[in-house]
Amino acid sequence: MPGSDVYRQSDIQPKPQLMPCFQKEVQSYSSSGCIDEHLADPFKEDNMMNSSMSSLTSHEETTTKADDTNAGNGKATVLMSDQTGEELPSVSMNFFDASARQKETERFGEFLQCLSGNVDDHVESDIFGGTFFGEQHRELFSPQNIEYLQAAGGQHDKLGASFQIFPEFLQRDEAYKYSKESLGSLSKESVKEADQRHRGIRRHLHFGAAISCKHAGNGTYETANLCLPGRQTDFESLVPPHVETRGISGIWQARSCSQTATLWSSFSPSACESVKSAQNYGNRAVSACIPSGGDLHLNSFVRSESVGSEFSTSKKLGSNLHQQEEKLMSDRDHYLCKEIDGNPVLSFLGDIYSHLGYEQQESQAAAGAGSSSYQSSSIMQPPCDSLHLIPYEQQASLCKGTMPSSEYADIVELNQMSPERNRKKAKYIIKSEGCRRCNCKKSRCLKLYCECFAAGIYCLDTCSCVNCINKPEYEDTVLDMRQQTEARNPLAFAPKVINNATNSPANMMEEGKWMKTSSSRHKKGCNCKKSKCSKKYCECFQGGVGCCNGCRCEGCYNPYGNKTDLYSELSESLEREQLLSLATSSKPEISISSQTNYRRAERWNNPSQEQLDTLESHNDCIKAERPNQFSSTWEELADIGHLTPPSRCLLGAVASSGSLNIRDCSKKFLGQSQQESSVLSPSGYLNWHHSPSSLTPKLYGCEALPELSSDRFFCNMMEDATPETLKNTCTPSTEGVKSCSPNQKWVSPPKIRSHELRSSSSQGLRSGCKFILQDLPSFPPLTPYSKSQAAIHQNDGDHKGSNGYQ
DNA sequence: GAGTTTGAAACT
DNA sequence: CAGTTTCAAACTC
Repeated sequence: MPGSDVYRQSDIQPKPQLMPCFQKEVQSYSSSGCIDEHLADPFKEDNMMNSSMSSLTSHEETTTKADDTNAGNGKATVLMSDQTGEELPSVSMNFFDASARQKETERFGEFLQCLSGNVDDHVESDIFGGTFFGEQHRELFSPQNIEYLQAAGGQHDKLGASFQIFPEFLQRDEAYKYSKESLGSLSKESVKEADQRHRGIRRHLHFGAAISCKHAGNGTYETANLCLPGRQTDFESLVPPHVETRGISGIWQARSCSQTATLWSSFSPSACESVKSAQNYGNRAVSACIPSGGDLHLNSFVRSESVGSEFSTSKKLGSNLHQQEEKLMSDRDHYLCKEIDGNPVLSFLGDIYSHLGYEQQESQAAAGAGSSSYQSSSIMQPPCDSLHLIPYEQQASLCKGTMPSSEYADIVELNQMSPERNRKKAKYIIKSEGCRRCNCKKSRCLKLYCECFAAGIYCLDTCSCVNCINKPEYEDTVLDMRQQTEARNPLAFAPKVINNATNSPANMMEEGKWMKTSSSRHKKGCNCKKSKCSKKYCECFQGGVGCCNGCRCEGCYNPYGNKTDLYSELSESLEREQLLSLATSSKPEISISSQTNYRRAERWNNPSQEQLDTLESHNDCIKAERPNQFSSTWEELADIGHLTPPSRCLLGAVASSGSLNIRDCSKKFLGQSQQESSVLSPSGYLNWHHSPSSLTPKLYGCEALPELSSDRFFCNMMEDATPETLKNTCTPSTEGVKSCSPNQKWVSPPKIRSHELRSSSSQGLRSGCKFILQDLPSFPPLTPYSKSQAAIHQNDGDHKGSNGYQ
């Protein structure tokens, strides 16, 4: 089966993952996608990059090298590229010597402490690595370090092994310290070169994430190896080798795009702790990757796994290595749901695991609820607090509908962890809010009609679908159809409900419940005509969010919030502004949010009437725009601004523009901010780092950015970030509108070139304009398979006759 | 459980 | 891009 061999490369190996060096892996990974962007400049020989890349190399090669080394006896050796060939003292660490471990642990603790306390304000906005080290820690990448690492590579033939027991940064730290002892002064030339390499390293720090994406794009699974210390390779073992591609491919691939630490953290208290730890260690880049979306899309969910692994890595490395083994077991208990037939399974992989080839029937049946949990909670239903685990037997009863939903709404903590819990063959599966599965008759579960397909999961035997193709055995076909679907709509697999990032993940977690925020909105808006948005026909209602002006619904009575309320709010808001303006007609002291309106009004001879007109025109423009709203997929993104109710200042802007479409205004604004602050996720998907205070202050060094309500936030955005641009350009002129069209430069398709955005990311840091499109999916990378088309054709032939599938 | 309603998705 | 058709979930009886 395609992909199997690839996945095999990261087969679980209980021994420390060895890291082959010296390959010029860069090129091999730079054929496409985000990796390219990280290798855009000439420092491709970056040792660290090679190190990182090497972690992704084939297992065979790794094994071969491992065989040649002393890694097996617990002594790991730092190896770098063999560029110099000079004789240099070997760098080795005996990780299994107690005193040595203690020493290393202490040093590492200091290192981490240093990181956490001194990350400077020059943190880059790049995902992951770029933000990990502040300027003050560049010493870690000192020329000596780099030079040494470079030189040390010459020893590879003798040392013959590499280590990955510590994460990359620790390797650097170690190497640096060793280098300080081993090396004397260096020539300026070396320093200069090393500085360039430093840059390469920094880029490499992004690379970890980028690689994930890249490999996801290749449909490979090496990510499991990425940057994990040796013990962390245990994570790999959480998915048994036999998993192969049976049923997990698309989902599993998606996990690689490590963007959503939040999701990870939301699933496991320990993971939360890990996140905190990682952040405390200075990894503010983590924040950059943390969406605050309340919707659990499996793509994001799974995607976060690797992040979690890295977090856990940091966390664990911060602990005493003496206790590492125990701690690993302890931590692992957090991450593991249970063993299934002796195979440990990450709690969040339950659904994936459900598709395992062996005992598939049982697993799938068990996972039915888990999958539907994902469906119901991540797509439309209030998301499950986490993918909690319940015993298989109970799940079975759930799937049979014999258990009241209220019962499985809570975490089932049965069979509390016994000392041998990891050895027991208790069959735990993901808890679910229900076991609803699809019931497709004609779509063969290969279209978005199918909830399973839309959710990015395979159908299970618990589904009632007919002629289902959405099964692991039709993996290629499924992937192909996913590709087609994504081609039609890149957001097809995105969560339908998007949370405004105003609410930090922590804020959204309340007693383990994933809270939807008041600013959550349907990504596209509904189009209800008869249901009045008060039935589950309405996706907004179903998603538990209010309708916004992005919706084209009629007679909206969405109990979660309807457009009528929105317009009322706007009107009231404007009226308040009017009153305020009139009351302070000379030199009023008005709120910041009112200043724009006031400035506008000040120029008007008859401000009251003008503003009234403005309101009318505003409402007209909203009405007028409805039919076309969200007409294009990426326009949906552009309209995220609508997820936040337009505010007073927006009205002010509108007022200034006369007939300017409010949507265009927000687009313009977003366009501006997007240009400034968009950051590309490592996956190449766009992360809208318009995230407000929840994440940005830490990430971007924006001190004390106040927590803003959504409308206030939007208002402030209008005031603070774009006034000049917006005020000056937000005119009815076609040109102005065009310039901010989402179809123009600031809205890019998902696979945008990262460096283009990254180069301007620093500006974005200053913009303070933050929105996050939550959980942009890194859905299965949709690697084209030649077989796929043939498969689907074959399937067509197989099924057309029977069901007349179109 | 069958039939109807509904609106999203897909198609033209 | 708008109109139409298809589809499956939601709903009703």
